[in-house]
Amino acid sequence: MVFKDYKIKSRIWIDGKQGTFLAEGRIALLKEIIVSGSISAAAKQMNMSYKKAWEMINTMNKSAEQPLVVRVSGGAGGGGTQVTDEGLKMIQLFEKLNKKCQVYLDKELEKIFG
Amino acid sequence: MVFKDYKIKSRIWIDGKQGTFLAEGRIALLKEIIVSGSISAAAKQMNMSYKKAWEMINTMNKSAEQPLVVRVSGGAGGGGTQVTDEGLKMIQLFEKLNKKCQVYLDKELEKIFG
DNA sequence: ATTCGTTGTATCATTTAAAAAATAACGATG
DNA sequence: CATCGTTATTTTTTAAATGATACAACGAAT
Repeated sequence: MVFKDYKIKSRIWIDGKQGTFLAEGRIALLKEIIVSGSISAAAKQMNMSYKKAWEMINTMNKSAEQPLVVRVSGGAGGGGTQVTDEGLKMIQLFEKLNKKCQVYLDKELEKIFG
Repeated sequence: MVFKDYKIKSRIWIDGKQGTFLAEGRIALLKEIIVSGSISAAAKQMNMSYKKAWEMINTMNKSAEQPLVVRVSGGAGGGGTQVTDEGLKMIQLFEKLNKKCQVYLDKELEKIFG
C-alpha cells in the first residue's frame, strides 16, 4: 500500500461571467457576514483586508442573477450587510458539492489502491 | 435553469511528506520531459524557468518512494533526464483521477439542476 | 585535456500580488 | 447639522513570487 502516506486534496469553484463566482474563501466570508452582519467585521475575523472582502462580495453579487448579499451604507450604526436567502442557498449548494467531491475522491483512491 | 451560465471547475493534487507531490503543472512537466529528455528543454517549452522546473522535479522525487525521473549530469550531450516507469504510472493515475473528478462534478451539478 | 550541453546552485533584478493605510461617501439618529 | 460606524475608493507600502543571469560541476566522446 504505497499511498498510505499520501493524501488527495481537491478544490472546487464555480466560474461565472465575471470570473470566480463561488469558492471556498467566499463561502467562509458569507458565513462570517451572517454572524456579524458586517463586511468589515467579517474581514477582520478572517484576517483579511476589507478591500479584498469587498471585492469578493462585489464580484459574487455581480456574477449572481440575484444578489447574495444586500449592503447598506450609512444610517444608524453606519450601515451593514445581510446575506440573502439566495446567498444561503448558494452556501448550502457549494458545501454539499464540495463534500461530495472529497468523498468521491477518497473512494476512488481507495478503489484503486485498496 | 439558473446554472447554464456557470461552470464548475476543480483542481486536485496529492500531498506527500515534503509538500505537494503531484499536481497539474508537475504532470505537464513530466510529459514534456518524456518528449525532450531534458529538464531545460521541457522548461523552455513550458515558458518556465529552469530553476522552477528543477525544484518541482526535485520535490516530486523526494516525495516519491521510487524516483519518477532519473537525472544524468555530464556525459555525451551533456546529460539528460528520463521519466521512469513509476513516473509514467503516476501520470496515468493522476490524469485518470482528474478526469473522473471532472466528470463526477459535472454529473452532480446536472443531477441537482438538470 | 578540450569540447559539449546538460544538471545544479547562487545571486540579483523585476514584476506581481497582497497588505496596509488613508480618505471619502453614506444616511439614520439625536 | 454633528456624530457614528459602516460601506466604498484611492493611494501607498510591503512582501512574495517570478525571471534573468552567471557560473560551477559533471562525464562521455573525440
